[in-house]
Amino acid sequence: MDQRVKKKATIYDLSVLSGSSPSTVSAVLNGTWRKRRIKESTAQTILGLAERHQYTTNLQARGLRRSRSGLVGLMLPVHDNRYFSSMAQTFEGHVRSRGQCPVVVSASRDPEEERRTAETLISYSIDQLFIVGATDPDGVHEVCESAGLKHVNIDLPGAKAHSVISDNYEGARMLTEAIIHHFGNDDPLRPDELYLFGGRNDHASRERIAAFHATKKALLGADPEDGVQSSGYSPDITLRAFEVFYQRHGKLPRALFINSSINMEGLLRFMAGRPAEMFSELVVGCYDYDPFGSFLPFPVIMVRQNVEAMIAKAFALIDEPTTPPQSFLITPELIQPRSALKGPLDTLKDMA
Amino acid sequence: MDQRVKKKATIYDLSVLSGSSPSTVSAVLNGTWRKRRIKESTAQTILGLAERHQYTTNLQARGLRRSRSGLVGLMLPVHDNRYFSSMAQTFEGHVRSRGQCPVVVSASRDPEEERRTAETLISYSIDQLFIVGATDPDGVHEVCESAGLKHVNIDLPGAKAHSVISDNYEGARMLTEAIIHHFGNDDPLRPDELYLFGGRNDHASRERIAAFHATKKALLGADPEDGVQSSGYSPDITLRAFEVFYQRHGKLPRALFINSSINMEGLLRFMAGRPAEMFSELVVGCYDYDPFGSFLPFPVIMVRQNVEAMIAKAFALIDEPTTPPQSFLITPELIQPRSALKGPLDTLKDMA
DNA sequence: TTCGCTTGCACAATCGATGGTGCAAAAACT
DNA sequence: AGTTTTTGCACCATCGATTGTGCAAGCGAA
Repeated sequence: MDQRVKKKATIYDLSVLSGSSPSTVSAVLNGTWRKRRIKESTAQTILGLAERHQYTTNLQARGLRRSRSGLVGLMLPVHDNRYFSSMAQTFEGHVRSRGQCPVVVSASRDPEEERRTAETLISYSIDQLFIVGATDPDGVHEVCESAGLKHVNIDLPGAKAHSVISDNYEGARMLTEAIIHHFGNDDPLRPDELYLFGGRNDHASRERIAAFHATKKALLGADPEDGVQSSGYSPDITLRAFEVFYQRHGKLPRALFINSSINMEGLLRFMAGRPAEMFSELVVGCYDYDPFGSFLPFPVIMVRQNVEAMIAKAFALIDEPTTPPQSFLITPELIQPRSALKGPLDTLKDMA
Repeated sequence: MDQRVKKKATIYDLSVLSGSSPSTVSAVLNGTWRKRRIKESTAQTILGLAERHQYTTNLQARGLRRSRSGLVGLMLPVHDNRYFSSMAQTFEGHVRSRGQCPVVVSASRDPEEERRTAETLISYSIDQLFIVGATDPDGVHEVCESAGLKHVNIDLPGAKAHSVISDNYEGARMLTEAIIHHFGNDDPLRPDELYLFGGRNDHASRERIAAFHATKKALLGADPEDGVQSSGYSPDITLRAFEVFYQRHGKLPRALFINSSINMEGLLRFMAGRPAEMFSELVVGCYDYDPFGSFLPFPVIMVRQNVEAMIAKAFALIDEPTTPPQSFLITPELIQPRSALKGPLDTLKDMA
């Protein structure tokens, strides 16, 4: 009657109340009761009691017995970023629609942490793991593999499991081209006026840098050696790279290829405190899309990865039989300056 | 020997291998072995075996037995937003440092979904729940309460559990004041030139709107009735609000108070496709901080909620004995235009 | 009446870890 | 040597749900 302080009801409680055995109660509550030839009326009685006593399944117990949990994991490098958080948002929608429970965690781009995180999730018997932007996908793979856990790589490819990745080469090619074409013919960009900032030694960066070099060479005829300033995935390191560059050259390049929105924040930090006019002639290409970034006071051409397509493909792959691991390229989209695109939030209902 | 295909080792396996009983193995592995007076050498043997066989605790089994799981929940309205995703990032840090596992989920600002989500998490015996920006905090409270789950509200207050909220009144007062003061004395703002867009009928919006009205009246002497355009938490509804306004008045107001970065995206959508000059005189105050938003081509004064302080306070509160529920105000910070602040990501290590 | 089939459900083992309790063997003490 | 104390560990019930199996009652047919 009064469930104010009471502990949660179990199938045993309902068993006593209904006069049926625990196994019958269990069958009724998990929907397998027809298969077990339970009488309709018995089922109704039990369902009624369950309702009245606010029964909810103890999912840890179920998980223990079934050795899976209904949890689906998403491992991100970080949360605090439009790209990854929109992954999380999209992922959640997919998982929910399958009646499972999403678990989103971040692993800070640290191989050790990635491994540990995967292990923790495995200890909870998660059913599947989506690995986004892992620094060491194959390390995580080992962990998953030896636990028999299905997993997919997203954004950075692993050698040992299916991967869904953005077509970084093509994206960077389009972006570099767009930057160069943004300058008219009367005052065309020179090879030494376009620099790339950000990135480190991961697959995505390498592809992008390769495309950057190739496209520069193709369109501008030359490509000086020092055109790339690796600065990891850290705003502050990128900031320092800009400061160093500025000190050396007395100015910024006319055009920048910036490897990600995180590096772009490094540019913002450089801008802070310096006069806006210093940046009025700047043209930037950024390999990431952020709606606010798109409206900065100078032209920012962005690349939007197709998050929806990537997640959808990842879900399609993870259920597939284990064919040899393959990489699937998803072509990103070039976004012109001053574009405000819809995101996963737009599917949510809201009132005025 | 070969653990390629093998199922995970359990304490029973180690029990056989070591010649000790399962309970001894358990005690050794969970660290209670000194209390149970297990010989040092026995412990070492077992730990060695555990290492060799890559033993990891089945946390579902442990959770079932202990009726808690080591999971700590964070329920967000949405992921895809700097404010909430930086909450997630900060929250993760705290939970990790306590040796527990963070579970971040979103509930789409839907009371029904919020309730269901809480129930699901409870079914996994999570240890604590942090409820951020819930539409119906008290509904979620009921659910938690009847399961004996510790919980705290963040960002939107509930009547029945402790709450940590931003001081919305003070924040909006500061912001409104800053907007007004941004205009010099030679061409001061008139009362009918400052509008508020966004927000709906929740505690935060009400406070902000109240402060907006009061501050306008105090500083500008008057405050026309129609100065507030509620448009929920949706970019598109906000966009429509701007379109309607523009159609009616033939222009935008000189100054805007925008209720959140999500509404700000509505402004971006309005800007897209219209000439940049249309916005060159605009002054905007936005109740949220986004680094890119801070560098738009017009002055954007922002309010940064003190996420770190809020989360820290929430953790402090959740462990406390159940005193009568209280609300704790955390004062937000006014951010001048063109500021690129550090965030939770800056604590992560990264290389160059 | 008897055999055989269906219906409807109960029984009991199991998933893996935990922790209270009990009890031999070793050590310490008289 | 006999008694008490300490050490070191095993035993077993338990957490809540799942699921393979078994079996009695009911029913129809022969």
